[in-house]
Amino acid sequence: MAESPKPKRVRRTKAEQRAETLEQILDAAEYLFSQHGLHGVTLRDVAQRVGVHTTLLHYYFDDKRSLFEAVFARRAATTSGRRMEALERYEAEAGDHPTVEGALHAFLDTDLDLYFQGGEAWMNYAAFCARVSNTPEGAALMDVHFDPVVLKLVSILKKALPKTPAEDIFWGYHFVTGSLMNTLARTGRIDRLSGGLCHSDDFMAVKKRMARFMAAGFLALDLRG
Amino acid sequence: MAESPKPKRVRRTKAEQRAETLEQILDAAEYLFSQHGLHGVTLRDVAQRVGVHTTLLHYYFDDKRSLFEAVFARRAATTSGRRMEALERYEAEAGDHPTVEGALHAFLDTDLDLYFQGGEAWMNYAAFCARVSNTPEGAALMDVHFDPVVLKLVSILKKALPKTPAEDIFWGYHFVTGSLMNTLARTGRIDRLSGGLCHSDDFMAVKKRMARFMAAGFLALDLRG
DNA sequence: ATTATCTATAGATCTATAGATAATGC
DNA sequence: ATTATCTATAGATCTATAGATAATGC
Repeated sequence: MAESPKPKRVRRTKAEQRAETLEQILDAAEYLFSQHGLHGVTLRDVAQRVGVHTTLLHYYFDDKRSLFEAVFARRAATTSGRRMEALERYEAEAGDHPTVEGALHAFLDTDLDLYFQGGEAWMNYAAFCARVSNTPEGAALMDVHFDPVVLKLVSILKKALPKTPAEDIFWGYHFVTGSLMNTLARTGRIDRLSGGLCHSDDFMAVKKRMARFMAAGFLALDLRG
Repeated sequence: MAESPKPKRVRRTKAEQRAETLEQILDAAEYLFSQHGLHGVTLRDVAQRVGVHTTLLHYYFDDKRSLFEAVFARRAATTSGRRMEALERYEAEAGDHPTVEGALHAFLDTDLDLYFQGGEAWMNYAAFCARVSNTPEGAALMDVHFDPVVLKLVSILKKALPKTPAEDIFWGYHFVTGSLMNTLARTGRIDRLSGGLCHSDDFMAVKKRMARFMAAGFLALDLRG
C-alpha cells in the first residue's frame, strides 16, 4: 500500500482526458443499467465501478436521468445507421421485388452481427436496450432513436406484401421486436428451459433462425382468410 | 374535512379483513411494480396508494422483495393452470397428430383471453410479468412458476414437428415468449409507430394473428436446408 | 486561466424495527 | 387474548450542491 507508485497513466490533452473519463462512466452505467434498470442503480454504484467520486458524475451529467439518456444515445446512431444502410442497400439490390425475408435479414442480421462482433460493450448495450424496451422511459427513447429505421423496414415490408393491410405489418413488426428484445436481454432463461441446448449469448444461433422464422410469420398473416 | 363521517366500511371477521387488506396491498404493488419495476417503487408508494401506513406492509411481508414475489405468485397459478388445462385438452383432442398452430392457440389464446376478460387487475399483472421478464429477478420467477406449462407446450410442439431438432423448438419458443411479453407490456410504442393503426391494449388483435404467425415460423424452421 | 477531480455536507428519502393503540375473538 | 394498524424513530443511503484542490493550457 505505502509504496505503491500508482501507475499514473500519462494523460494527454484535457479533451482526451474528458473523453476517456466520459467513456468509462458511460461503460459502467451501461453495464449497471442493463443489469438493474434505471432505478436499480445509484450514482454511487456507477462512480465506484469507475473508481471516481460520485460528484464527478454531476460534473459531466445534470442528473441520473441524463446519464441514462446519454447511455442510450451513445450507441444508438451506430446501430440505427448500420441497419438503415443495410436496408437501403437491400432495397437497391432487390429493386421492385423485395422479399420479407430479405428485408428482415438486413434488419436483424446486421444488428445481431454488431452486438456479436462488438464484444462485451456492445452486448451490454444490447441488454440495456432490451431491459428498458418495455418500460415507459425506455419505450420513449426507442421512439426517438429507432423510429426512422423501423419505418424504413416497414416500408420495404409493405412493398414485399402489397396486399397485406398495414395494420398486419405493424403487428408483425411488434412480434419481431419482442423476439429481438428477448434475445438481447440474455436472461439465461432459454438456457435453463432447454436444459443447456440453447444459450442466451448465442446470437449467431438466433441469426441463423430469426429472419426466416419471422418472414414465414408475415407471409402467413397475408394468407389469412 | 371536519365533518366527514368516514364511511367506515363494516368489517367482518379478522380473516376477511386480513384478506381484504392483503388484496389491496397486492393490487397496489402489482400496478406500481408494473409501471416502475422492483427498484422504482418504494414501500411508501405502495402504502400511500392503499391508504395505510408503510409499516403495515412490514406486518404482512418480510421485506420489499417478498412483496414482489407475492405479487408474482398470486396470479401465476391461475394463468399457468388455465394454459396447462387448455394444452391437455388440445392434446387429448388432437391425438397422435397435434399441429403447431393448435398448440399455440391453446397456449396463447387462453392467456390473452384471461388478461382481456380479467379487467384492469389482470392487465396490470400481465404488464408486471412483461416488465420483469427480462430482468434477472423476473426471469428466475418465470422459471419457478411457468416452466411446467412451457415444457408441456414444447412437448406438444415436438410431437407436431417430429423431424425438427429440439434446439429449434426452444428457439422458436424463445421468439414466441418475446413477442408475448412485448404484447403484455403495453408500452404504447406500436400505437405511436403505426400512427394509431394498432393499439397496445388490443389483445384481441394480437390473438387474431399471433398463433398463426408463430406457427408459420416454426414450420419454416423445419424446412431449413 | 481553465478544466478535471475531490472534500464536505445538506436535505430528503428509504427500509426496518420497537412498541403503543384499536379492533375482533372466545 | 389475539390480531390489525399506527406512532415514533434509528440508521442507512441517496441525490445534489458549494467550494477546495490538482492538473493542463496559453
